[in-house]
Amino acid sequence: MMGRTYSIRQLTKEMGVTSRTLRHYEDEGLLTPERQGLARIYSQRDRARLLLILRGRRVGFSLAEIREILDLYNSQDHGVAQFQHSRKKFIERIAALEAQRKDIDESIAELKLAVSRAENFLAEHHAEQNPVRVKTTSYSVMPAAE
Amino acid sequence: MMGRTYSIRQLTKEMGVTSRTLRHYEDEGLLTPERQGLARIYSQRDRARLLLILRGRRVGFSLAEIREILDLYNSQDHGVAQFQHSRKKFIERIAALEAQRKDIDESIAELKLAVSRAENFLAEHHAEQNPVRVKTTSYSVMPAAE
DNA sequence: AATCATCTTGACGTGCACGTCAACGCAGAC
DNA sequence: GTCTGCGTTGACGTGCACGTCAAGATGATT
Repeated sequence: MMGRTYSIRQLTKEMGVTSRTLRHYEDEGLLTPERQGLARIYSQRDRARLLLILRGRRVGFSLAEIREILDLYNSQDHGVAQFQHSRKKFIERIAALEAQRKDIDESIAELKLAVSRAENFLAEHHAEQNPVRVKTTSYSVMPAAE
Repeated sequence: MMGRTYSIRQLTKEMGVTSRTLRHYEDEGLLTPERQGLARIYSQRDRARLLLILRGRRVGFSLAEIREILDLYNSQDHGVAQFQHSRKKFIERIAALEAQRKDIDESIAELKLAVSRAENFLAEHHAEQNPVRVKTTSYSVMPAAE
C-alpha cells in the first residue's frame, strides 16, 4: 500500500508555501521525499511532517528546533535511554509552550482592554443626540507620559 | 513627580537583554529615553514599554508590529477616526493571537501524547520483576514510514 | 593628571529563513 | 522537432534582529 503521493506544486498550493521553502526544508533535513528521476514525490508521511513543521513555525520554533522534535518522534526505537531523553525534551517543550500561552493570554487581555477603551471613547463621542455618559476610566497599561 | 529612572545597565540586567538591543529598539522608534548629556536615562514609562516589547517578541511579533501596536496605544488622542482604526487593528491582533493559541494548545496536546507514549514504553521495559502490562497503543501522530 | 568604568556613535558582521534569479532536464502536446 | 509546463540544481541576495568590533566622550576615583 503506497498511499497518495503529491507533487511539489500540489503541496505548495495546499499549504500556501513556495517550492523554495520545501526545498529549504529538505536541505535542513526536515523532509526527505522520494524521487522519480529528478522530480520530488511527497508521500502522506511527508505531508504530515510538513503540517507539523508549519505549525511549529507558527508557534515560533526555529527549523532546528522543529527538526529536533521530529527526530525525537522518529528515533523512539532505540531503547530505554532514548525514550527517557525524548520524554525529558518533550516535557521541556511543553513547559515553554505553556509559558508562551500565558504571554499570549496576557496580550489578548490587554488588547481587549484597549478595544473596550476605544469603544468607550466612540460611544461617548458618537452620541450627539443621545449623550451616553460612560465614565472614561483610564484603562491604559502604559503610565502617562511624563 | 519624575518617578524612578534607570540607566541602560540597570534595564539590561533586569530584563536580560543587551544594551545593543535597547539601542536597536531606540533606532526602530520603540523607545525614546531622555538624555543626560550623552547618556540615556530611561523612565518608568520606557520600562513599561520595554516590558510590552519583550512580551510582544516572545509571542512572535516583529519589531514593526510591536511599534504599530505601541503607536496605537499612544495615538488615541486624535479623534473618532483614529479610535475606530485602532479598535479594528486591535481586534485583528486578538484574532491572530487566538489562532496562535490554538496552535500552541494543539502542540501541547501532541507533545503530551508523545510523553505518555514514552512513559508507556518505559513502564513496560523497566518492569523486570513487576511486569506492568500496559497496552502499547500507537499514539503517534505520524503515519508509519512507508 | 591619570585611570577607570560606563557610556556613546558608527559601521561592518552574522544567523536564520527563505527570495530570486540563471541555466538546465524532461515528458507530453502540437 | 520544438514548444510548453513543471521540475531541477546552484548560488547570490534580502530582511530582520541583533552581535561585534573600533574609537571616542564623560564623570567619578585615586
